[in-house]
Amino acid sequence: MEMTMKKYHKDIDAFGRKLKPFVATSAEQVLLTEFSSRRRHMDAGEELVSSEQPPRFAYILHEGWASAYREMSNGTRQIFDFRLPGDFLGLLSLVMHRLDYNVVALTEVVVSEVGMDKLISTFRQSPLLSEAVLWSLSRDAAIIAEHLINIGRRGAMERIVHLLIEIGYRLNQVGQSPQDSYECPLTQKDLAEALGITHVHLNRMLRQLRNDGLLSFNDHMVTLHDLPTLMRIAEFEPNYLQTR
Amino acid sequence: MEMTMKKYHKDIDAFGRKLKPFVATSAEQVLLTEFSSRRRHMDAGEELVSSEQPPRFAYILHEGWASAYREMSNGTRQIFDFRLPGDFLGLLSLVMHRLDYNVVALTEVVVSEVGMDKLISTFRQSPLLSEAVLWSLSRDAAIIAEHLINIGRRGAMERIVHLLIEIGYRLNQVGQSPQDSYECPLTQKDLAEALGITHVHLNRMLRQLRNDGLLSFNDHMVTLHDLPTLMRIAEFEPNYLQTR
DNA sequence: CGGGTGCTTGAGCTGTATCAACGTCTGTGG
DNA sequence: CCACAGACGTTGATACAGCTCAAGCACCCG
Repeated sequence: MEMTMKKYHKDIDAFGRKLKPFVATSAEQVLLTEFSSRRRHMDAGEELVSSEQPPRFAYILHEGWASAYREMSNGTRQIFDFRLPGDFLGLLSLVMHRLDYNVVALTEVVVSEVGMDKLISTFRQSPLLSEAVLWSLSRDAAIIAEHLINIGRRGAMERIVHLLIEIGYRLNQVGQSPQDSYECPLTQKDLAEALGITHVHLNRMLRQLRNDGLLSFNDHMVTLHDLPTLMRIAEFEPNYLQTR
Repeated sequence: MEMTMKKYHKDIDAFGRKLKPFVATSAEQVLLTEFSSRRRHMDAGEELVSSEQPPRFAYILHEGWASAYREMSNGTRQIFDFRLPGDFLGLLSLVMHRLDYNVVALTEVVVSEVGMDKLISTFRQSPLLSEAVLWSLSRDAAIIAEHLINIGRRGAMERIVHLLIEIGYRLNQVGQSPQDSYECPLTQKDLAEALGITHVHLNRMLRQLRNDGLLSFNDHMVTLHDLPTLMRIAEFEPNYLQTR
């Protein structure tokens, strides 16, 4: 289980990089760049997908972070994924029409809107790009399944480690950072809400990880000091994050 | 949030019923029946999808139950979904190629094999059926997300109730049973492994539910005695299970 | 009958939650 | 430029949901 530590080029578009394997002809290239048009900036805290109204668009996240979560009736939240540059936002909602979950920008973001019409016409025009959409959805599902396993079968410590490794890995895949160190806009509360533990307990576990010299999360910076050991602790297996 | 209590017709094919909204032309009808050909019987306990070797097929589950799970290195398992008649098995694995999860038959099952070639050719021949596949995958992802929320944010009791309602609802959708009572081949261990609790604790919670007259699970039969109350307890919201 | 599989119950333990307080930083308005 | 409010992080004390270990029971099937 080695991780190919790609050099990263933050200048290259994350989305284009992720779907490159699905571009064979120039027609596909054109379609794909159309996907990336209609760019919009949004501020941290803005809702991109809301359970209130039926979704009008999916989005491609070019820059910034977002989180996809369910709001529970008692006011707590379960975040089921952090969405990173190159990822689709709300694709599931667009296909399923009415789902009780929200996507909110965690930082300033740059996105482009993708309407259902564009999606449909892509399906008619390019089987290869249809596959790309299918693959994106599958990868997202695999990520969510992994989070389910994380919460269902691992202790708090291992969960934390697993998620922080995953994020580093994903960022590295789209050329945003090295694997073992990245800027991380999450608060401890965000992280705790993704991991199914309280922020108080998270804080204690983070202290221990820091004391053991394994990992630090300070000042919006995650550093994985001993990646091999951490990967062993969390049983991290990146198959589910494979690119095509 | 009312549940339309459809009368059920176990004679009608579950898969055909589920994808009926995606059949407009007779050409699509033909393609869809092709999907359902190549039927095979398999025994309880047989592995349909294994993390060991790369997947050769996805399957359509016509009859019987299966479970999709991850096996952890310490020997425990996390089941992330029970697969019911009409569902695809291993679609995710087929698209993603190498995933660490297994699908095993829980009862005798009748399935039909679907190869990647068939899937690809469908994408070229019918945008509508491509959409159907996309939708199936999305629905499965939504189910997994709901299970994530279940485990992450609900107590043991509510989890149990939520899952048992969900299964009844899904069975009813494909004409296998009424919503509030169904034959259930799961052992308490299976259920516990899906819910992220021990079978010992599950057993105690089931006893309490039985004593309270809310729900019983005896002799492979689930009966939801007071569905409205149960739905309130579990905050069950069936949006994620919508049919097209 | 004997052994396996699944169910049930008990006793004691522990990981994580809850409640509460305090510290630190940052941005804002007087 | 200071004062203050509001987020966020940190720490302590205590409670409890769910776990572990262990044993007994009831089938069913060979």
